[in-house]
Amino acid sequence: MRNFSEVEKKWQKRWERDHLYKFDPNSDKKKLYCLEMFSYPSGAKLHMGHWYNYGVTDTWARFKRMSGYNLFHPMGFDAFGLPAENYAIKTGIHPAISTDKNIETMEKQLKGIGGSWDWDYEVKTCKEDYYKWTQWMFLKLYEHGLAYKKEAPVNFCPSCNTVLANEQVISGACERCGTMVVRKNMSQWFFKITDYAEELLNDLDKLDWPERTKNLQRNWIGRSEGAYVTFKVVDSDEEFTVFTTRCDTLFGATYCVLAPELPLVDKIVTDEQKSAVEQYKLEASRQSEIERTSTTKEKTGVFTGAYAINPVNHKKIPIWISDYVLASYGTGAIMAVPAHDERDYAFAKKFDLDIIPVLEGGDISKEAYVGDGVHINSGFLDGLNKEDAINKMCSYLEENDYGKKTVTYKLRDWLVSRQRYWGAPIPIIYCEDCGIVPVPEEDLPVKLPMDVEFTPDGESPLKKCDSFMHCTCPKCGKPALREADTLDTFVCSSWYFLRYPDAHNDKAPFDKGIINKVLPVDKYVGGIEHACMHLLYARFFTKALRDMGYLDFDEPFLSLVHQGTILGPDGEKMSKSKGNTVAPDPLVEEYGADVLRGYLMFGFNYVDGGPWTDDGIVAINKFYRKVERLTEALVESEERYADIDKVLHSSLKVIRDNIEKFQFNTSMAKIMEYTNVLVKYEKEGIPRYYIEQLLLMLAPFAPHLTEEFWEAIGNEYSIHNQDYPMYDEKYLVETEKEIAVQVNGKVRATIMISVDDSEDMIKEKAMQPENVKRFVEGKEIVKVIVIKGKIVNIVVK
RNA sequence: GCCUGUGUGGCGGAAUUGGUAGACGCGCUGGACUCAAAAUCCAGUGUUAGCGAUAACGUGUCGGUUCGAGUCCGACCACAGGCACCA
Repeated sequence: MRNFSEVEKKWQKRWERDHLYKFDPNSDKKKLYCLEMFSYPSGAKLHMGHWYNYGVTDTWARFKRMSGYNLFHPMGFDAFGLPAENYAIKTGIHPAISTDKNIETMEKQLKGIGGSWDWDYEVKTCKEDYYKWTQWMFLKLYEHGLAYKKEAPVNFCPSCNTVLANEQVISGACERCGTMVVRKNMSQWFFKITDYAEELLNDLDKLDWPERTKNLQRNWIGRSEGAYVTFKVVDSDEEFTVFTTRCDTLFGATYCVLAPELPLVDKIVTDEQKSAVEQYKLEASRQSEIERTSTTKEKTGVFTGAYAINPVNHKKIPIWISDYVLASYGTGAIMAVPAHDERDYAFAKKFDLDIIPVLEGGDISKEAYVGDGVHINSGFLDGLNKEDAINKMCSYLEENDYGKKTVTYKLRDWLVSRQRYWGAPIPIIYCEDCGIVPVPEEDLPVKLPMDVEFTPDGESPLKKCDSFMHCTCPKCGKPALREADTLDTFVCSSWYFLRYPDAHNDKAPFDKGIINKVLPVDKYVGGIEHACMHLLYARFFTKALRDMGYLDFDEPFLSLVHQGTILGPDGEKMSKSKGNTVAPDPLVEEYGADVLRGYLMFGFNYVDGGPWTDDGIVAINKFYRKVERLTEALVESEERYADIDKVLHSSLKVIRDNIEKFQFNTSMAKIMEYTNVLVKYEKEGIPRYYIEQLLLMLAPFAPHLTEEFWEAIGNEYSIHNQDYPMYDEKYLVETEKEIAVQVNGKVRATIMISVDDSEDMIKEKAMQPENVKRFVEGKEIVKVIVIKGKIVNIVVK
């Protein structure tokens, strides 16, 4: 019995020395880009989640490699980010130093998994040779009008001391630390992802992604079809536009509501209402986002004193302000149709505003009627259904210049400024005379200075670093100041998959020819938590770069898989505070990396995950010991056994199909079935061929051990350069088969049938078993259903 | 409130997409080997009844379609995740 753990170290060294998994960009084989989401080099070691992601995906990659693909399988580190900086604040250790150290540790651990990564393409986002090109990306987006700076109310995390993108705010709290975010007006850099909203939404249909994930993105993009309707303010030159999805209900619009922070409010408010409006605006601004958007909150609002003209019936309707209208969505103004909208209804009831039904149905004296119905009280729309009414109203609005059809999105532009140190500096210079000046490309990278103070006070440490801040304007040569903020780390990870194939290019972020050949990523595997962040940003980057002419494909990740979560033995999410974590390292030491990987594949449905059990890993250890034993039962014999052949080939078919679908548990089950057949011949000796087939089919699952056994039975290095075994159809055709006989849908017996049995013959056979006779006797046979090769059902009365 | 998932033995999980529910593994029971134990091997193992052949019941609940439903349809329950005054 070998020590698995030691065997593995031996082969890891050998593979590294020989560059066994070297990617050949000039190979004639079909390329396959398999990518796991790269990881953040935190101080903690690799956890079970990393193993589950990287170990299991590697088996898929190895299978494809043995199936004749030219595998591109790189690995790297998402190395900028807050934790390293927070660590520096606590310990004084510079992020550059702690990050390097962590990367070194993680590299060692990753190599301990025994993955088929080609480390020559490794990428570390915190290194100058990478972030130089991240800055280049910023410049290109700026050049093409996709990066802009604006003063806006932004989400600020008081604990992380930085602003956050919308996507990083999870129900009002910071995605990272859980602190409630506050609204702040700040001048910040944005990427215009909204320009791509429509394409980002539509192209989802083309992708082989989990439906769940596509839905999350669809939801996040939040497309809404409707119309703009413009209302004139009475006795004023002012007008305002509302967005509505139901312009057909315009005859029922009895008042309008503006978001309190809308500038228009100040222009139209009457003298009598001024103080009430000011008071309300103040109260609204004091509320947190959470309080304000609480659905249970009672409606509040104030009349502005001003009136608008309903463009369809020219009625004078009051203009109110209320915090239930959001400045950030649509136009920040709505027309209220209280008869058919619950919120408007509640508001109208509270403030005693008119409620006019324009759809038939419901009882509006009790509640808003939100169902469908034929139009009433609606002039030229009367009698029409919803669809026709919307179309007619849209035409009417457009003809009379009162409004037009439109589409809005919930998606906001991506805020990329961060008031932190450990990130890529934004390559912008502020000059008193020239204003915003982008750093010239040839001056990149804007280097992150090493000598800074890490004091968390809401301002970028860079701002206090004089040597960094002071520069000369590239345009006029006068003294100028640098942008002190750094880029959101999601910017770094939005293009790393493009850098991998050309990782050492120092003339450009990547060569167009090279990445057009290697990209898109064929299989991308990682957590679902990135659905509306990384996965959306990366798609945006790809499309933007395509439009700028730097690449020729539309989507970065053709096929996506999310691994599930490995929970603690108690069924709860693993966490240090709960004390239910299971560390991979001691298990690797005790059982070996292949055994751990094997359990992760066999014990769970990959996309579900589930609770860890120690017994499970013991089972895989037992199984691999059995394989080890069987290799010792090898005999040099040309003999073939029909029962082994049958299981071998039928198993291979299932194994191949299932690995393809990331169903590693059932694949392994089939390998076990094959192994169980071999065990029957252990005593008399197992012909070489059968042992070789076992090792080959197992090679992607247990790369080290199969390599060891492959050598031990006298074969040439390396098993991983062999072809994955193929099944032979001829063993799959069954001449005889056992099928079930049902009487009235209940199984009563089984019979053996032969492939050339006629239907009549099968019917006859089905009547033979005693137990079938018992249930048929004395009854009338209504019909007999024969499904060839599957089942016979005798229906009696 | 809305959207998306999930629900199968003591446990992890299978089920060719409408055709023998519970593959494979863990655990458990009995046996072989052993002075004994571990390891290994063999047999059994959904529940209930029966010595047994076998029968009844059984995939969250209730109903439906069908010769036949874990799978399809309708209503509901529970759990998980996402969105949430989005006009």
